[in-house]
Amino acid sequence: MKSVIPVTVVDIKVACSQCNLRELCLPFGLDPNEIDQLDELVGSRRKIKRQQHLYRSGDSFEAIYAIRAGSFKTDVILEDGRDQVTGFQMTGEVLGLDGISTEHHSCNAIALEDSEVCVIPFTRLEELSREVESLQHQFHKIMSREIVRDHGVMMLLGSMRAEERLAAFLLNMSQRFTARGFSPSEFHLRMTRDEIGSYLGLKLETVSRAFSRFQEEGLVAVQQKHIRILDTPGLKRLLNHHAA
Amino acid sequence: MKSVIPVTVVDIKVACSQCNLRELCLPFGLDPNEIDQLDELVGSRRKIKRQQHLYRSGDSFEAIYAIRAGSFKTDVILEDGRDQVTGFQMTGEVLGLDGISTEHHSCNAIALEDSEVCVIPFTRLEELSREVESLQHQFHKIMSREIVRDHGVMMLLGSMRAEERLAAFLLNMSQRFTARGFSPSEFHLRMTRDEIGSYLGLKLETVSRAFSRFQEEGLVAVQQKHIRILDTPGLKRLLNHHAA
DNA sequence: GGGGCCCTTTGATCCACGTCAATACTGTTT
DNA sequence: AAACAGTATTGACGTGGATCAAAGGGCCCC
Repeated sequence: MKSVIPVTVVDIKVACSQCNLRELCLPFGLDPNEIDQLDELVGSRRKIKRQQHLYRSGDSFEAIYAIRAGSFKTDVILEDGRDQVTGFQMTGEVLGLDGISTEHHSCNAIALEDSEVCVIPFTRLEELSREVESLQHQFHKIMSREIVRDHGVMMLLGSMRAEERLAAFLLNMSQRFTARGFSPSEFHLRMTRDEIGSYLGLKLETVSRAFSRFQEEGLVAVQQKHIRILDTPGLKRLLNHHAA
Repeated sequence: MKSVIPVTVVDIKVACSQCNLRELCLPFGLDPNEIDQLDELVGSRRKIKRQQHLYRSGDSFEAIYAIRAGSFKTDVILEDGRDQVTGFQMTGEVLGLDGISTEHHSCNAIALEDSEVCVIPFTRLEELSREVESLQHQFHKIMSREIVRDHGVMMLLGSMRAEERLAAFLLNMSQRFTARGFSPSEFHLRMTRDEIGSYLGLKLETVSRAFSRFQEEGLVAVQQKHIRILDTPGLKRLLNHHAA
């Protein structure tokens, strides 16, 4: 079927100024004129199919990526094959910051579903952020946020028990879905039990058992990847009321 | 006793340009003129006694800190009292990046020995890094390095066994001492077994036992906090030759 | 719309590390 | 030089989560 509306590449391109994710992403805090400058910088968009790599560990670092649609995981792989999921990323979040330090990426970024990213050439971002103070500051905040987030994961991996880890994970997902205008209590996980387990430092069986236990206790309703949180305070209690 | 040599504050102040840590720290990659500009920005130095806080979680964020002498740990504390050491920092490394994201620090920084830091007011650092490209880039690299380092710790906490974790820790310490001109094979740890354990997600007894085991196997000679690495390849083998 | 494969769940057993406890060492204070 | 407090080592025992195993379910691709 032919489209009656002529569509050009320019039409398809969604500018930062029009993007409904701008409050979560790099444009946050910029005025309209500054956003236009950022728009010029965002060279292209790239579609990544489910299970495909956005970049691989070792790839030379050229750009960072803002997620426009879909979601990703990042992981690190050891020589002996063991791997560790280091994070799950949703729309509006930025990928690739790991590459700045050595000019090469140090982890893999893999799409959990068909996704689309905005490619932000890093040299040009540094140029522009030398001119636009608010962009510079927002970029620094985004990097810092990643550091803080990682500390939270270290806390989780280093001193929490299995059910606490999963509760923290679910509450974190809920909060991030909420920030994107979705339901805080009902969502669809894009990752497998194995990937959740790798992220949380647990085996997939342990993740599955913890889900079942939460279900028995009436905290959540689980149906495969579909999650309904029934008792948010109950989950929060799991986190804090653990005598040291 | 009176000093015969007149000493002014200016004399005491050690400029970045004179600092033997500049290759590890913020000045890396700057030309002499740029280093002078950075020097002006580094307002003051601060001495922190052993066990004292450089900053606490919740403190408002004003500056980042470069370690001139001594060493620190950072930790995160949960409401129920559990805490997690998120890192150990040595001379030339930068502390406080966690505070950028919310304008408040999100962890505690505590001196492991009597130490001294250079205070770098953050607003002024952002100003100068808008003018000095090489400073901007070095700062971004430092933040990115922290992210990469954290991913390494997540790998360690999420998928390594106790002895692998300790081996990785010792090799990391060795490498960092080497970068500072100290012996790669013989050094003094500033932190307790409990702090190492917290960092590695292990109990202090497990850390102690792993040390003893390494000693039995001739990998290291341990005498309390004094460590002599006898078989570096052996320690490395512990890390990689673990069938998944 | 059917077939195959991956994902998930659940059970039984095992083991690495945690817990509890006692003792020894070390550096610091008086 | 003695006393102390914090730190470290070592042993005995318990347990949370890993491992091994098997069956069921759902989703994706053809």
